[in-house]
Amino acid sequence: MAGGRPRKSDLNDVLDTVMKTFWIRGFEVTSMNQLSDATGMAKPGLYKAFGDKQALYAKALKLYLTKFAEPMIDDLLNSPDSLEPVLRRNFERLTSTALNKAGPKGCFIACSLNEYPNMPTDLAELTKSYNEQRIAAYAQRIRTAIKQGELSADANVKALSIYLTGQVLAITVMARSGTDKPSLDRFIDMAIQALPLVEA
Amino acid sequence: MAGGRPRKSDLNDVLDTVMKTFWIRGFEVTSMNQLSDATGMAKPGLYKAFGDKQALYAKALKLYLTKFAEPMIDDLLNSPDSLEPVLRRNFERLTSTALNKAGPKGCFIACSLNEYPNMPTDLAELTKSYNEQRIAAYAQRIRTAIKQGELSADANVKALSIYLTGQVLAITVMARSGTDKPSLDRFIDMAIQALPLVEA
DNA sequence: ATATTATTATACCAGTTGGTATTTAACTCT
DNA sequence: AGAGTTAAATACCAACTGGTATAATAATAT
Repeated sequence: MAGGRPRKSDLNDVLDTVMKTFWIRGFEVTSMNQLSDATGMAKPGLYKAFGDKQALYAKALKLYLTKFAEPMIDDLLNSPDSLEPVLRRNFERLTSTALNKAGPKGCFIACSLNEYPNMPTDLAELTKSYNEQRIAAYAQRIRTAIKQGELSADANVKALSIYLTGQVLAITVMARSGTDKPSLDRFIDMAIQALPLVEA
Repeated sequence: MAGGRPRKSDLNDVLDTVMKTFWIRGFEVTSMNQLSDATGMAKPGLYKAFGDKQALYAKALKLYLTKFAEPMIDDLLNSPDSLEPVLRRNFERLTSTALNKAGPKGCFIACSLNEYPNMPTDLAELTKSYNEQRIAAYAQRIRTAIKQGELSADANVKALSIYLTGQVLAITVMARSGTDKPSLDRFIDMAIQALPLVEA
């Protein structure tokens, strides 16, 4: 049937670059021209392939979800390790990004949540729903931990899950604003100490 | 000698409105035209009175410091109450803003820190230094608490002060993104539980 | 070869950005 | 009543914003 001029660049690579750019800079302050420069794909191509800026951002956020957030949630829910090391690993994935000098830092969903009041409502709600997915995942892991006797039986599941998500937000802001790795590590220690862990 | 046409609006009021606008929206996404509309002061007047956008933001941030941050620090350091109620009051000042539907939410310094990678270096460093002032204040209060036996003697002052500041960042992001007040209250409970408080 | 299809590159649109020059209005002092 | 001083209002600047129309290019199918 067809043919057509071949693509200059792989759309997956393009979206990956878009994701990183939005992740570093944010929705409003990243211009389509910057994305065009960063990806090497001319603006009309971006619009044709992904839709308008809002749709492009939604696709970038979705890519983050599948590429970063879901693997973290998967480890959280399915690792055989006990709660404490699982959470520590979870948080350390975020703090390790603090070392990538020029790259994106912390959690993209958290970065996006920071823009909540400035974003188109659709994107704000999308971001919030992704964040609530994470809260739900923490809640589920906490329930398991209670059943397995790792957490005290009267632990408040909802409060704990919001608490842990809050720590993700805090780590993200700190990492983005140049807090050094040792400080972040100590922060994780403190954050985990708050849990009503049952001594083994 | 002089005289001149009288000011239409009080500069303190203008700067107060500027502060709130930047606090709600942020540095990059707030335009000088918006500030002009919000304050009722024409753009050239803003430039004449406060300098360029960057200088205006610095003055707005400074106003937040004197009007909100320093009173909180003052209460933190000088209140006769013990550590736990002082900290609770400290955090609750932030969560109470979550109810102001249209107004600014959380801590302006925390909001500003979110923009760290997108800001002119000067403003980013200024914001960071204000945040470090808060860390130092927490550290001082923690040292006092240790001396007075409210906190266990082997508490890590630096880790705790960064931890508490992190909670401010978390509360700010959550309040800005529409987390309801009860959830924020439970978050505060959890955050305070993490402290190695000595039972009375 | 030619028609078809799809992607590229260039140029462009109206609206907005941070910032300013210019004119006009409102006050005080002599 | 001026003269001097300060602020206000309007209009403007080049650069950039999100988004698009147009034309050139590179492949395939007949």
